[in-house]
Amino acid sequence: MNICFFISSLNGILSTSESSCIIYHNYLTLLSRHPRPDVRSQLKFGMILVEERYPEGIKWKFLEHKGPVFAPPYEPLPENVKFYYDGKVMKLSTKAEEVATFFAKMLDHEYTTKEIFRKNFFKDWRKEMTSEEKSTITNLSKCDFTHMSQYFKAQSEARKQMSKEEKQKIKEENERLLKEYGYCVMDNHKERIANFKIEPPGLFRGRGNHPKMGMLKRRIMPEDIIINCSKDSKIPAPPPGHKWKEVRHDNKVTWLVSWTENIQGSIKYIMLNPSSRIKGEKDWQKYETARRLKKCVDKIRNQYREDWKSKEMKVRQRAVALYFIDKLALRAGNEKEEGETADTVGCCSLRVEHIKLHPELDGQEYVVEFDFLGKDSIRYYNKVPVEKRVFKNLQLFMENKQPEDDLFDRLNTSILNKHLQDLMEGLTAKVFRTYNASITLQQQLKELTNPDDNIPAKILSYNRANRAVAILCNHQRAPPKTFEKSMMNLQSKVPPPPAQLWGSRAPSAASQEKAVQRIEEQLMKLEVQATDREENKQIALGTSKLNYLDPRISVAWCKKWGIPIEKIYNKTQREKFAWAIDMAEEDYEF
DNA sequence: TTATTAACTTAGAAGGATCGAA
DNA sequence: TTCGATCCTTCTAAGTTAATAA
Repeated sequence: MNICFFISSLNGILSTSESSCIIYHNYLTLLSRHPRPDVRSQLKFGMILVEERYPEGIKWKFLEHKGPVFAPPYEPLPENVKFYYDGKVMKLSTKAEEVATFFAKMLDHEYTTKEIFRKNFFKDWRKEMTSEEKSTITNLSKCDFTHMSQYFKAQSEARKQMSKEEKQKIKEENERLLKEYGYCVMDNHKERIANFKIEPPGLFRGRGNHPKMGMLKRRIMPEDIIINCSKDSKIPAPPPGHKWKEVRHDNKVTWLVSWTENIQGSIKYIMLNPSSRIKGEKDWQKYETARRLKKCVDKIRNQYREDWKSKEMKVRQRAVALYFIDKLALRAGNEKEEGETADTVGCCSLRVEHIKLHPELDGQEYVVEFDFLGKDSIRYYNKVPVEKRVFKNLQLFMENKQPEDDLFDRLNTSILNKHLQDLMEGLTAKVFRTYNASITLQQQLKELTNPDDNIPAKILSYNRANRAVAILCNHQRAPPKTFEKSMMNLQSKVPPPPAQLWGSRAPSAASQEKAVQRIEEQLMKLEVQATDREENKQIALGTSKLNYLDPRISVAWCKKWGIPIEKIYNKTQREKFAWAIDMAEEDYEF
């Protein structure tokens, strides 16, 4: 039986689409557990247990797991690996040595040359030293970690050179760990846990210019851990001689384990894998909200255009900010505590120094030049022609302000999101990113797919559509380390000119022409490949694929053009998007 | 109204695994 | 068959949002 028919026939009885999703997940679980692949045709209503919908805020009824896996204990260095201070060998206490190894392992990274990193590291390292060590080791520059560093390099080299059997043994051990700790039972489903291993101690590496880089991330102990599971489940046992900080039974949250991290004092969680029911349903819901925005986005756009003329400054700022969020897919931009994190901004937290106004630039009128660091300290640089009213408003917002003043001084994310909530239930700033990403993919696929193309050419079109979205969302990556070299390699493939090829021989005119033609084709292919790679140099496609693009658009496109879904989604992605792969037909419209 | 915090999604780097061209 | 390029997975930092406290 076709799943869509199956669901819609049940919908008649159950009436809400939310129920269909729950049923659908039960159905998938049933399918995945059934030993026979043809079970689908044998499904009957009676075989499916319909779970009633949970009341508002309830996430589960039963939750059982084995608790987290802790980082392996510290193994002291062999006696022959030395640390030198001021040119002299020095034997460190175990605690001080452990922290020293964190630094030694990063010696090749440019982090260890940064002043803030070194200062933070040294301060925290000293806290781990004995009083004698503290009085001796007073200057980081006099510390010589190179022998330790060489030792770790040799270790990792040795790991690479391990025999097949040894590697196999490690693999099996990992699988055993995964089998034992990597799954939980949530209600009637056995689910994969995302991060069941506790983060090991080490040196904090923030992104960009982070004031806390180099600080010591301390080792997490069972006494730091809060366990969340249901009362009637088998409660995980703490390691021998230890106890948990707390065991609670809160079914209004989805996490299994939590602890407080010591760098920012924020809470970290162990949660389920994206393939789980609880994550899948939330993901599906996210795209349904974006589809509701599609229905009213015209009205909302007209509204904010009207608001550009408002008498109230707050309303004007809100309307211009919303225009940026909609048109440029900017993030909301919460305020951040100064000195605690890198200085990055989003829409609402833009400062005057982040934009330049050009009444005219390169033949275009009213151009706004953006230049700021966004999430993860990724630079956003863009020159955008805007409507005259927006431009005039920006001039107004910037009047009598210093570069470091807020551009939208009457606005914050809370005000903006409250307004959005009034425009549409469930609407927040980030829904615009989801909506614009997904609608762009759908429209680009329509535009770029050539029915006569073969499969590789169609996939190229898909990647181009994906790239358009990644550019919109400013998803960047560091150019691959080998990029320049691999471009050179491509260059070296360029065939020599025909004259050289022939040397002194004199081939017939016909064969000359053929050869020239062949070389031209070869050149063209190389050129396309080069452009493609050049365009992709700094663009990351994965983030939008995983977080912004309604997977049903891609599934429908694959079905329509007979592209195997494996060409678009790898195994992990297919697991995450299982709901969409089975749900969407070729005529699916976002 | 503002500040704080909990819970959850989104993000790029790094390193390991796999692939394909020479 | 090797080695570099690319793909995939893991890791954990850094956002958003809504609820709660002050």
